[in-house]
Amino acid sequence: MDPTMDTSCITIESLDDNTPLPELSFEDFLEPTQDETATQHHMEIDALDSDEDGASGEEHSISINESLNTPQFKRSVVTILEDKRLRTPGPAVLKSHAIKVVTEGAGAVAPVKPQITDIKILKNFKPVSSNTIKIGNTTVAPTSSPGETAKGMPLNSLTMTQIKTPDGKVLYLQRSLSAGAAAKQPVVTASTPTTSKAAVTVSSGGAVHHLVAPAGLQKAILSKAVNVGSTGLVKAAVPGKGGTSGTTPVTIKGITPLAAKGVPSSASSPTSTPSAKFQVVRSSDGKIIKIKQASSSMIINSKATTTTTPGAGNNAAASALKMSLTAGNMGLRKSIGQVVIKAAPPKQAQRDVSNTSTLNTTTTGTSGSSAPSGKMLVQSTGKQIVVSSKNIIKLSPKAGATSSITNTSVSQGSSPTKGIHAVQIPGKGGVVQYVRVLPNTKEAANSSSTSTSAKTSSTSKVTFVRSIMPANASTSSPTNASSAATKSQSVGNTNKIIMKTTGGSIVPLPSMQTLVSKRALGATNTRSPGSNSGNQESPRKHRLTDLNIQHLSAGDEASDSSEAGPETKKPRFVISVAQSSQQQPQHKQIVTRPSSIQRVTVQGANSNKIAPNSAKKVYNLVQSANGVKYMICNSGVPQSSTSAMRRGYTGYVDSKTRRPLSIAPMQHATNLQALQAQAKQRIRQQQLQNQPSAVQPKAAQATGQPTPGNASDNANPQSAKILPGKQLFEILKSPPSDTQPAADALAGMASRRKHCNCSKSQCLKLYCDCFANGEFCQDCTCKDCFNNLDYEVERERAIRSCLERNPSAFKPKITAPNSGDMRLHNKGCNCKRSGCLKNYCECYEAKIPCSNMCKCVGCRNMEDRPDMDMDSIDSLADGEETNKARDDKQSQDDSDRYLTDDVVEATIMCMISRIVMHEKQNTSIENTEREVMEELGESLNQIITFGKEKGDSNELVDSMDLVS
DNA sequence: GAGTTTGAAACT
DNA sequence: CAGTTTCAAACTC
Repeated sequence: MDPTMDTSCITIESLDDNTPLPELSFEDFLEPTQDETATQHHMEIDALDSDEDGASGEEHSISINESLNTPQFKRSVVTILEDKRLRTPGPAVLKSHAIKVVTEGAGAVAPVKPQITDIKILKNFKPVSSNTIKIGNTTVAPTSSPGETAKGMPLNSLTMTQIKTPDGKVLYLQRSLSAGAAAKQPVVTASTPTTSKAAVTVSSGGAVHHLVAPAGLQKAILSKAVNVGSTGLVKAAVPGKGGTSGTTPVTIKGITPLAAKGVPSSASSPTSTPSAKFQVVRSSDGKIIKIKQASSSMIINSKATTTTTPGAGNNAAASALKMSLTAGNMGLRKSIGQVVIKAAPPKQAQRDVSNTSTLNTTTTGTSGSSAPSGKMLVQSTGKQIVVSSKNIIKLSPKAGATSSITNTSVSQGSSPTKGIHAVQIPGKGGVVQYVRVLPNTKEAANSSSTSTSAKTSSTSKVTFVRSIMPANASTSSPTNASSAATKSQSVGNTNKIIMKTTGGSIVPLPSMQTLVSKRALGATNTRSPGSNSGNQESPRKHRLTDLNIQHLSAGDEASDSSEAGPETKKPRFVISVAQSSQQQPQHKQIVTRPSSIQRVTVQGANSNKIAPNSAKKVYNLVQSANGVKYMICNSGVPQSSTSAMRRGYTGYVDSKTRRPLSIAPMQHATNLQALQAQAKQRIRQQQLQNQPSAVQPKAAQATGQPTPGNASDNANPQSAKILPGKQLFEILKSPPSDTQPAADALAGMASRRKHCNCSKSQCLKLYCDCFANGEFCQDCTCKDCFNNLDYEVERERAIRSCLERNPSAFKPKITAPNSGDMRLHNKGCNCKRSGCLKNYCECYEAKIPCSNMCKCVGCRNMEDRPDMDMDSIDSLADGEETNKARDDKQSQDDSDRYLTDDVVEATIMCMISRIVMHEKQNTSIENTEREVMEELGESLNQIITFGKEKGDSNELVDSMDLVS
């Protein structure tokens, strides 16, 4: 509805998602034909300045402003590569104000071979208010700008502003008329009010580039590329960082590339003007950044003007893509490779119906090509991630206010054309997430409900997955809500990429085993339901963007495969996302995972309402082409508190039973009981129900239907027919309260519990828990940390070194030889003085009894007392002298203790692990289901066995019955 | 928070 | 492989 929305958003998309991008042909562009490169000049183009009409490509006086917005960028020249795609007749998608810049003049620039550079996304992105457009050194004032009009020349009935570059090239700025546009903030002073969008076209030598910058745009920064000011500014900026490094970023603010048909004129009519695509950007240093838009669009931050209600799809539509980043900028950093953004066929988009409509329109324009290889660009709060199609990225939006969700939906709707969906979460940062999904033909939109998107989907490739918050969305607008609800889950359908909100942690998984192997019965859920982890992850050292960037560079083309590194190297990407504040616990969104990806989402449902923190946890297991596996989880988990995962216990978390460490024990205890009870119920229900039917269909959830009762949701019989796989999936996930523990547990597995404090190892030795667990340090207090993406090389080297010393260095230390066996420390401990009753002992810490593998002296960590808490143990240690075989005493009071929520959680985790594995293997649903049940049976056997040993079997038996 | 203890990891 | 050193977490005060 609100046009404003549109304005706020900035997106750059290639109109044609489908059409394979001609790889950046930016040749023409700015190539620094040396002239330009040399330029440190700023060109200011004001209407006034430009005396001559550009039609012919006349030169205009150029004023140099270095000072203009980006002094630092002086050198960088902004070049706009030609968009070869322009020709694509696609209907102009962009409704938002667009600015087209047409460069004329020496059109014949020797085509330069574009270098591919990575794109880096900068965090801070401030919307630029100024109307002026700055390109590189050149600043262009909008013709419309009062008083300056003189230079504007009409092209194709469009008013053009001429800009003359120092080298004598003439640039024309043309405003296209966009119907909708009256952006809140007219971009460059749009001369014609009518056009909401000011389009600037730059054509050189007949090549036309269209950039659309909606007013009020925010900046997108492409390192080494071009910066476009939201207000129509295009500037080339040189990043402060690497001065020479060539990372001079160019930022483009608020520019949306239009897929132009080649002719600038097209801009005038939105429809006529195909959205220009931004294919290549060249930085002053002559590097070219390629953005493959084939289908994908680039989005450059948009501010979240979420205000629009989902209902108003129209407006949203108008603004093609809206990125609402409240504050954040998007920076594209290029590590090495190109950044390619592909759009995947849109399937989902459903979130906002209204949006969908818009989407459709846009998509239609873009429709056409299906991007074969997709790479995705994901943006979230200022962070962008590029992912090769192979990779999966999951964003779980932080639970933000529900409203945000709605907004997000809207944004998506608008953007759909581009295949990129933006989701904005009102929450703190007004995080916006963009997701583009490659078309995954295989999975049709699972989202049944999402039908709305269907149209678009055909063409659109981008899928936006919104995790978590489904419920909230509804809140914003009822209408939407329904759709949203359905959609939210649906989103997942074919998308390969899942995005999460910021705050994720990335964890490379050394191997699947990590997940699978870890069956920590004892896994504890550190968090109390009430307290979710929160969000705090944001502070993490590594940002998704960074991660993304690297991927891009490495993988851009083929795969993200990073170089060689050992497995570990590839892994990279576990992203844990913080929970969205708003999200509703209930929703479990599952996104259809690409074959390669497996994902489990768990949502803590308990507090159904808005627990701001209610975290939803999503766990994705991703396998790279190399076979490297990554686990991605949104960590809702409060890592900080969680108990220690000691080194070597990758993924295995058990903290609780032994010690309720950090977490407030009190709450924890209560919660545990409740959770336990819920878990039991769940199990019963599941069993009772036909498994197939019994399981709640995630689909349903996916569809967005929130389970009625959060807490209760155990079985939603509603859709009886869910794929078995899904059922299991959901079951595991969905149980609101129940799941939480599981989620926590998972989170614990996935996310590390503690933050290291390494000072001398640079976090590149196994001393470092983070490193040992295959994680990057985040939010740690370590010194001189190299365990991050900034030191990927060193890190890889260290990993290799560790693997050389011990090929199993990154494998879980604690595993169960057989599914039904007790977990054991593979290597055994070597304690001498602690009696294996302190956390110094790895066995003890993992809550497993010492085994014959251990070489400990004076061991007191007997099997019979795994449950004991430290206090008990300590007391025993004082007085006891038992030896490993001891037995004993249990009162029936303890009967429950064996089937604690931890145990339940662990069981669930194990089941989930099975699912994940099978998904990864593309195992049939039936098999998966069977495996899962087997897992359950095994777990129960263990529990029972243990209980029997203790003499307490009653409860266990009951549970068994249930299970059976 | 500083200092001590502990045992795994790393090194010889 | 054994012994020693290094390291960071666990623990104590």
